[in-house]
Amino acid sequence: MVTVDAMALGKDYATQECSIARALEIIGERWTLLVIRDALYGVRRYNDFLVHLGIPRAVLAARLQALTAEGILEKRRYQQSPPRDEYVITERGIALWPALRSLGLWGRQHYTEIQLRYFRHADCGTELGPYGECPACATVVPVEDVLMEPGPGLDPDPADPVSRALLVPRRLLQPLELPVQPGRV
Amino acid sequence: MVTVDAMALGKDYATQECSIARALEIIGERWTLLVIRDALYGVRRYNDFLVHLGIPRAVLAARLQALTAEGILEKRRYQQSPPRDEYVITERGIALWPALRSLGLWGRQHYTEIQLRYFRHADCGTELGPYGECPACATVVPVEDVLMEPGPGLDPDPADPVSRALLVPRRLLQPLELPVQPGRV
DNA sequence: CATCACAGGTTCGGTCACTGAACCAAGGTT
DNA sequence: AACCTTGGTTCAGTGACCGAACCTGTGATG
Repeated sequence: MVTVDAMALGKDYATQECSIARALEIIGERWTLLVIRDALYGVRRYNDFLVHLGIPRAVLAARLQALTAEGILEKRRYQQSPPRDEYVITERGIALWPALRSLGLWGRQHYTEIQLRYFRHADCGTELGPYGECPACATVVPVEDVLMEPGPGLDPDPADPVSRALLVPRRLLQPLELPVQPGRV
Repeated sequence: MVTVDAMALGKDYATQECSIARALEIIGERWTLLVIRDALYGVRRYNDFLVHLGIPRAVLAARLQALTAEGILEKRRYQQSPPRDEYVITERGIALWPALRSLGLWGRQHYTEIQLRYFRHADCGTELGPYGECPACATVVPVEDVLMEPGPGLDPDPADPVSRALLVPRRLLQPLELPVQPGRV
């Protein structure tokens, strides 16, 4: 049992008067930003986060609860029987897209040889600029209009079903619908 | 003694094919982004990082070494006798400015009531837009032309000398020159 | 009805990173 | 000689993270 207090504290940077430090208190723990990334990609279910991230179950449960408490994810019942909840990213979480985009771009430019994913403006197909803008349309592209496509650096035949589902070009935020397991009718 | 191997591994997200995950393996550990933030603010010396961050000495030493190994900071001798080194941010580290800017903006909009710092285009005084651009000049402002000013939310009389020095409006990257200790001539 | 599968957790022991305090060392100053 | 400054290292204690096992509620299967 984790108390609300222990949750609220987390790892704080008490002496820092800085909005970066405030942000890091919320999303700076291990795995947290990857959970948010997956949520932007359309992942919503506990088990999908689990297999896609390879995160320990207890840590995932703690992160989902903390992010829900912070209003970054929203827990929502999507079926009554059996009762099942999904975690949907909120406006506050979506607002982290530019930061994730910047981080990813930095990682690619400095540490990734081959392009792993393309992010395009769904309306015109143009690849996004460094700030998430469309160079052709000269506008900031809303997150739901960002089209994610696999790049040449991505494993074309990954083991887990979530990675496979993310190989199909798709818009951000679009809920991930996993194909029904083989063996079922 | 920390081996180079243990350093290189750190906490990795082995299963993730993602440039965000690659980035987080480098800069995702506790304190790391705040060290880089301070380096962008012009902090260069071990002791200045120490007092400004309130970070344990061992952790600071490990972070400085890791960031130097990653080419984000550069260790440079600034005086021969006694031998003293400073840690200067490199191009690779400066390239993290947009990501830090985005994170800070998110933190301010969602968790900070009052503005703590202003970032302006030094040439014209206009406050930067969300992507580090100058709305007036319609250009992306180079980091060295960003002017940092204290906002109303900042403690006007902080205890540590580094925070005091950062209260003066100053450009990013400009080396922090601490006033000589009182009692010296 | 008993059993199994599945989603979504909780529990637990071991390990590893972070923490704060103490200690150390090279050089300079008084 | 004693002390100060800078930049560390060492060490014991704590807390976060880890993987594996277990649990629970519900529906499906035989």
